[in-house]
Amino acid sequence: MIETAILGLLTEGDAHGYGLHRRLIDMGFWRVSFGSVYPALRRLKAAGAVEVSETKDEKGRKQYRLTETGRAMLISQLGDMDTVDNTSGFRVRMTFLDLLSGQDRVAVLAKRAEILKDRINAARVSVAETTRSVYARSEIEHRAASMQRDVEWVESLIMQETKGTS
Amino acid sequence: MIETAILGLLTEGDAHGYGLHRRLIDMGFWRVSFGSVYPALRRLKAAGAVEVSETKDEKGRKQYRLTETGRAMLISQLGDMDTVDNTSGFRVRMTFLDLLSGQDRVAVLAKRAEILKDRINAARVSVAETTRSVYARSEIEHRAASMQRDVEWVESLIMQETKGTS
DNA sequence: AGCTACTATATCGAATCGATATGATTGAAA
DNA sequence: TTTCAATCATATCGATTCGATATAGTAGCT
Repeated sequence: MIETAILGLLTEGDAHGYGLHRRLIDMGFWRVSFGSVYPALRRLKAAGAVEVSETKDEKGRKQYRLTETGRAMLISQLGDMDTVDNTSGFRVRMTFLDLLSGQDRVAVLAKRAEILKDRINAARVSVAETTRSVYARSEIEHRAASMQRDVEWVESLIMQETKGTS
Repeated sequence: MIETAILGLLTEGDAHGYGLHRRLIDMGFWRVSFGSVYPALRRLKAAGAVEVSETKDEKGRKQYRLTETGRAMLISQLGDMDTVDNTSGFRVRMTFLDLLSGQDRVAVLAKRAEILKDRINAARVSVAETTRSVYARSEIEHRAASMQRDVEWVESLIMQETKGTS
């Protein structure tokens, strides 16, 4: 998932490790550490998804550039249905959703809505069983309500996407 | 954080590893694996927070029991202000918030509200800078709105807690 | 009897975290 | 003008966690 995020950011231009880390933090996806960023860049390089510029920039920093292989990997990861659960991962996906075709976008969004609905149902069962405390119950109820709004948001995006199409 | 969750569940009665894993999954805190649960139980045992019953249960399973040390550790972890960020961690905290005193509860909730407000501001900056796509913008706006409702929820809990107290 | 599903404990390699080391640059106060 | 803290930048360390898998017993069905 960190790979997806890095590849996504590199579609906006070349960057170096520290800068990518800062952007990942700023975007608030999740708390990423350098211990994830640098090994991830090494893996991406080994996989041919990114290249390091021979000529370093004016400050002597390594610049990473997205390759065509890397772009193809990104598109494939953004459309992968097996990883649509995972909250942070979905945020990354949404950020770079414009790189997918309209069809794939709708498929991803629909899958997300489905997963959220399952979780809402699980929460409903959970709240019925919970006798722990008002806090425990309140937390589950609040979370269920929050996920319900997520579903509505995702479905509104699907509507926007499909209106105008046969 | 997995330690906190396990200790919390053990306040409700003795349990074995597999059962704890199942309950953690059911509660929907986050996706926990056996590779976290069993090592965590070993650490808790080494720290004296849990005991393994000498006499296994009717099915021959290891039963873990919370010790007084463990209960004290749990209370301390639930009240620790340095770990109030982290979404999953906060859910665990809310579930077992009844174990804290009224004062500590309010302190934890207030800290959470503060952290969420900071994140909302960061999201506002982020959405102003984002030109990526409608999806990227929509995601940030939706997240900010979601966190705003989280703040309102947390503040309503603080109100309930403080009303009636001088 | 055979089979599928579930219960239960546990470990493996890879990924990730949080902290830290190192050094260079920058900017502002002493 | 030096010095001192903060930030930039790359990188690694040990510990933790993940996802997958191994192993084996039990349940219930057909």
